[in-house]
Amino acid sequence: MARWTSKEARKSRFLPLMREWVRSYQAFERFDTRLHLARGLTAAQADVLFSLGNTEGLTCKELGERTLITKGTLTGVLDRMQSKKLIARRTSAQDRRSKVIHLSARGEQLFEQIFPQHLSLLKERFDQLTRTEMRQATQSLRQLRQLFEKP
Amino acid sequence: MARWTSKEARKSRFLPLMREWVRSYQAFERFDTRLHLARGLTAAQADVLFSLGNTEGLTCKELGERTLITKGTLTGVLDRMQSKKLIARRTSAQDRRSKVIHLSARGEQLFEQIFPQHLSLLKERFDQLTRTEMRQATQSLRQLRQLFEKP
DNA sequence: TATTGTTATACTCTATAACTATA
DNA sequence: TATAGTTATAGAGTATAACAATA
Repeated sequence: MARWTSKEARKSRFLPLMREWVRSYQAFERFDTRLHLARGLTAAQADVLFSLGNTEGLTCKELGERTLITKGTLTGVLDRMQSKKLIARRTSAQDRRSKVIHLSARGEQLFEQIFPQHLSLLKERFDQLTRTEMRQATQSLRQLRQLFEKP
Repeated sequence: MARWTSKEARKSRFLPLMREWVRSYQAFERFDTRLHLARGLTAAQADVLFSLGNTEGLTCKELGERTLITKGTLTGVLDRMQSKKLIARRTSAQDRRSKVIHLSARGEQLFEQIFPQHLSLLKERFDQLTRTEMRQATQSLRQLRQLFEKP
């Protein structure tokens, strides 16, 4: 995606925008992932941990919807988190087909330890923008999302 | 990344921006990847194909720099593309340590077929923005990139 | 019959380090 | 010694389909 060499590519007015979109997001993702890895979590595991924090537990279905992890993959991610004693599964009382996933004591503790820290490291960066710049960026990103959301 | 529930999170002024950033990029990536998969290519393979198109060939080192694929991974990606007869490797005459990767006749043909089409499908979306909106979005993304590029 | 979550399969990508062949 | 690329290893993600238990 980074650098293409062709007549068509050189003509395209949208390529600078697209490149900036890709590169900026890659920079963000590297930043975010590096923090998680330093704490022994993969990006997916951190996503699950942060989604479960401050909840009474979520079913696999809910968790999949929030993290965008598909159910087949989610089972594997949860297995690894369970073997690290970060989460536990219990069968739902209302619907015995579904499992409620919740943080273990150890998971809670990890969450309390790293979530505020993570937010504050992100805040350090984002807060370098003025309110107007933030608003402008949010609006541009919303426009871009709308362009690509329709299939 | 999508939905976090906590006092700290609710207080954070930057979260709407970050969410929009993540969601918009996910929408874009799904769009892009879906096109590639429909043509039998993974995202990494398409990246390599599009990087090699209209070149005389690139060394693994150059290709890795352009695609951001690390060398160990690149070997595997190239192996799979070679077994599909899309690329070939030849030892560089200047430096016998290095391999020049180039598209095969079949790779060229695939490139000629799908690259213009891909550009045009992207253009359809991006061109829904006015010039001003494009410029504004590019500028916001550049700001965001700069925030997260420094380690 | 439909849904929830698990299992199975096959592939792909990642990071890291050791290795080879050249320079 | 340093560099280019390959190999090896271990872990993790994807998509898809079949399956068991429950609704």
